[in-house]
Amino acid sequence: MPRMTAPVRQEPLVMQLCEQFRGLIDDGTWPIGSRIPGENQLASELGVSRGTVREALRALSMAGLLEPRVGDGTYVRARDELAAILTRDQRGDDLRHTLDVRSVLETAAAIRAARQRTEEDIRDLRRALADRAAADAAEDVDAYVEADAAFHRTLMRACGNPLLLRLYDAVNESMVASIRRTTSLPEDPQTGGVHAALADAVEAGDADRARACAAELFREVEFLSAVSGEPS
Amino acid sequence: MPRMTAPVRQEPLVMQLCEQFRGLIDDGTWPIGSRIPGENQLASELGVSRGTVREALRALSMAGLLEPRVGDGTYVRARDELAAILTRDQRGDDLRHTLDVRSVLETAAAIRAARQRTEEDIRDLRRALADRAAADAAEDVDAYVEADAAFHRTLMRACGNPLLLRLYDAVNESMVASIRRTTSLPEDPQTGGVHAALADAVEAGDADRARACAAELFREVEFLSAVSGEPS
DNA sequence: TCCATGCAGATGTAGGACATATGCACAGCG
DNA sequence: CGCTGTGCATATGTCCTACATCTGCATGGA
Repeated sequence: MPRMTAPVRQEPLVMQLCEQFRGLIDDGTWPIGSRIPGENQLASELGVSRGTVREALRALSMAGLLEPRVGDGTYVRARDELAAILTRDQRGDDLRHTLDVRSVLETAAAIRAARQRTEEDIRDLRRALADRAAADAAEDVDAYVEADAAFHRTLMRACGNPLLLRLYDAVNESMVASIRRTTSLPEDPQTGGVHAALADAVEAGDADRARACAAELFREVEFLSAVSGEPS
Repeated sequence: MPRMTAPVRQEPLVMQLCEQFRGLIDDGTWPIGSRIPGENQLASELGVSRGTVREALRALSMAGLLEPRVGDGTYVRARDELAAILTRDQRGDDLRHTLDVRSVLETAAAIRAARQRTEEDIRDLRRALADRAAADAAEDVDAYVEADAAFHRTLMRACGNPLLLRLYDAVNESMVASIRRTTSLPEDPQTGGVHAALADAVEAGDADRARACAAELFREVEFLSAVSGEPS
């Protein structure tokens, strides 16, 4: 026996392409909303047939990450698979349910973050809080929404459960549009205070107070949503 | 202008095929583990080209619902997309995180179920509880696991938030294997009591007690998991 | 300035061909 | 009789070509 050939079970080309494309979407090389190169171009550049490229692109399209438009091209639609699925299956009055789930996840994260946050978590939390206040003062809606999202996501990261963070990202992304639409500045003065109190509770390791703050935060949000979003 | 042709924007064939195949998987026509008809057969029966069928099958494969095997055929792997994604991305020590998320979702559901359960929910809950006890008494592990799952799922359904139920199903299915593996009968006598107490609290509309029962339930589960699953 | 037209290029679909891997039946051997 | 190796039928994987259909955009005319 001269030499054993590699017994490796190499993944099909289509799967490799999928991974590669997914990576390009995830690292921002193909930003959300942008048009990716055409199928023929991708095929010739990658040295594979158009059919293979199409299968990979179709898979990502069905997953909700891409959106092909006949006669135009293929565009990037989302970065996270879970979010894409939730967005696609979203029905009419789901916004309240989505918000409810978000509050569940974030309240749970607040408790866990208070118990095991690191110094780095605290620092990130403080910075996001400062950015948030600055954007509020400047009445910069985009910056405010971004800083607010960063604050909440930092909290989710600090809870130490990656699955919880993943679900939160998915749920959150599926309602990001309505968040931006319903945001108006300046914010209720009390809201900023509750955010700060939540950060304090997490820093102090006070799980009960962290939970109470998170619940209070969402009681306000729910109230605002009920007032502005219920035409009946 | 004699007559306007239909201005409908009909979905691409591939998407239609995907929906159809997904339906066949979902309604059990293509059971989990079974081998579906070959690409050529599907193509000729459906009157489309093999490439089109392949794109649809590939999309479902990437979604985790199907698993193609070269030289053999294509097999059904899972029924739910979310579960497939979570299962696929699952890393080593995620079981604890998964269990943690499950407890979060179920505790939240217990609170909401206590507030707005219907008479039908109560009846289903009682029936699942009885099945559970009967299976425990008969030491029938399969029936016990099934009845226990039915009890918890009924609780999730009673909470009135379909998104919460959906996430629960996904998270739960991704750990169903380890559940069956670690289950042994007869159960801890206290566990059955807590289940009954949870049903009582929900029926009485006592959200606080329902939350406490759910938390207690998962404290036990977590303890058992920590004892049996931590070799270090 | 505005609109209709036509073109170039994109995705959608069809059909064929060959490569490669697997399951299984069958024949050959111990 | 049992085991094993071989070969065939068939499955998916990949490539190729061709054409249909749709869209964005430039171009040119009212």
